[in-house]
Amino acid sequence: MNDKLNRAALRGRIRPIESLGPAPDALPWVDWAVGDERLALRHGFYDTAVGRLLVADTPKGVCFIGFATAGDAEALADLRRRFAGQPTEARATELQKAAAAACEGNFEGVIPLHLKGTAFQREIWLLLLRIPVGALCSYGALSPRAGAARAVGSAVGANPVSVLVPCHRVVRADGGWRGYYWGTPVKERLLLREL
DNA sequence: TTCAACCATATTC
DNA sequence: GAATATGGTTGAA
Repeated sequence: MNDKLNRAALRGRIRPIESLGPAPDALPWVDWAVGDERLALRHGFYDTAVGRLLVADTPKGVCFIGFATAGDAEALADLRRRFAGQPTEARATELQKAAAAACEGNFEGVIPLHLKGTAFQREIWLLLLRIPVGALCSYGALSPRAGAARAVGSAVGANPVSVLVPCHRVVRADGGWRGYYWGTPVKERLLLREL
């Protein structure tokens, strides 16, 4: 179906959960706390090698990275949907720039993240961070309980920082990669850069 | 290719 | 609370 990504090749790169990197000793992000919805939410658009990005951050860290594939207005609508009721302000910050650079692989260092999610979602995101560059995982392999692959898909899809938490390194058990929040072409581009 | 289960949320009574 | 709809799935028919 696609001439660039080969399904059989992708399937061959799928790694079992045991071969992932070690779990980080410290939580690599700041959990969303009660009252954080009153924090200033600043956002800006960035054109990068992986596509046009909408990046948002709070004083605590980057809280959202999304692709503006469907247009800036749509991306903003998505941001407001995730942070309903929170005032947003169009203002570029150094942190946003650093995050955008990191998405291209042009940033050395740690980007502070500020993530909002349920316990289950955070558990999955933590697993995603352990998938090394060039390796893939299937939804089923990531699920803490057998048969929870569907739920993993939902949790991965809810990931607010699309590229920094490598949600694109998860594919179907048969090697298929169709189905991606920001569109299949985006996922293809991200994977082609890494494989 | 199609279909029926499986699991965690969000939404809506 | 309970019912329902909806996913970035899976495995079998």
